[in-house]
Amino acid sequence: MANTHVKEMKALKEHLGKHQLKLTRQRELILSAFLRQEHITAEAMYHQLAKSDPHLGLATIYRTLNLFCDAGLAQARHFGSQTQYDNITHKGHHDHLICTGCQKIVEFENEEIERLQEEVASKNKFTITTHRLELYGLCSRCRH
Amino acid sequence: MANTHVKEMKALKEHLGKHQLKLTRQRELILSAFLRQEHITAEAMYHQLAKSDPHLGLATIYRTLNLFCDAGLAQARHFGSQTQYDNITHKGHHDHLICTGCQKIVEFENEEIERLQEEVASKNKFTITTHRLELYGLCSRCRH
DNA sequence: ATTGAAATTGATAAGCCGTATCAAGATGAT
DNA sequence: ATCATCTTGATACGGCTTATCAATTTCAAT
Repeated sequence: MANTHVKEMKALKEHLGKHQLKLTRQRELILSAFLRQEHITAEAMYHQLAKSDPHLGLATIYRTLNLFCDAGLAQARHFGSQTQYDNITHKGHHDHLICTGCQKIVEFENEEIERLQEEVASKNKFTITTHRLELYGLCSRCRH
Repeated sequence: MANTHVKEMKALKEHLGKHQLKLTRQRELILSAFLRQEHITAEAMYHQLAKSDPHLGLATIYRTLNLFCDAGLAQARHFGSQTQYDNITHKGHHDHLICTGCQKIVEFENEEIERLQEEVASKNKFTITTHRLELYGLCSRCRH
């Protein structure tokens, strides 16, 4: 593992220590791969890691990603029929504008909306860890 | 079926007509039940309707709720291990604040956010038909 | 009203995703 | 280095949703 992601490694070790869990080669490997992504599914990571480590089991990936959730490094989010594990240490969230005609996806960010989301959350005494905003519609070409 | 929900019935018939689909007793029944809810799972509707119609199959409910999604009356949302079908005709769209600790869902509406969404869309020359906004986090109880 | 092609239904098998199980192996406190 | 404990990998299992298919229903054309 590169000496980037030192902070996250430290956070993981702290969690492991607190819960009498052990640091394994697999956990290091999966953490390293996970931190390079903004979000990933267990299956996708399985295939990705299979190249360098063909014997890494899918169950181990699921277990480890769930461990990262417990450790506060990841957050599970259900999307389609699968679970996306979001890297919550990753900055720069973006939202999506999706054309239901041609499936084109435009990414955008809007600070004002983010601010209002925080406002809604605090009004309800929630602490937001992540969010998802998707606007569905037709792009100019598909409207005609 | 009561003569409330006439508009939605009309929208469904229009969709059916366009796609060479047929209006059945089951579809009417399920539409009627669906429109009384803000959101519901297929399983929940199955049990609810079993009382008045014990032979209505679960597969039919899934198929019909997916049909409603195609017809623009419903929107599927994956939550936990199940799919929630949201009634998007229900007194305006509402968004969700979801506690990842206890699974509690708080619904909210925010005109200002909706307005900003329109703004983002028009900036990208999109016409929005629907949207989805989910804020994930911890409620006050689960934060501790 | 009857007919008949096409769609729909209900029952259930199958599929997919994620978790549980468990023997074999790895870890780390002593 | 030892050894209790945790972890892994392979796979069985379970929950949710979709696919399959024979029987039934719908609806447009008689």
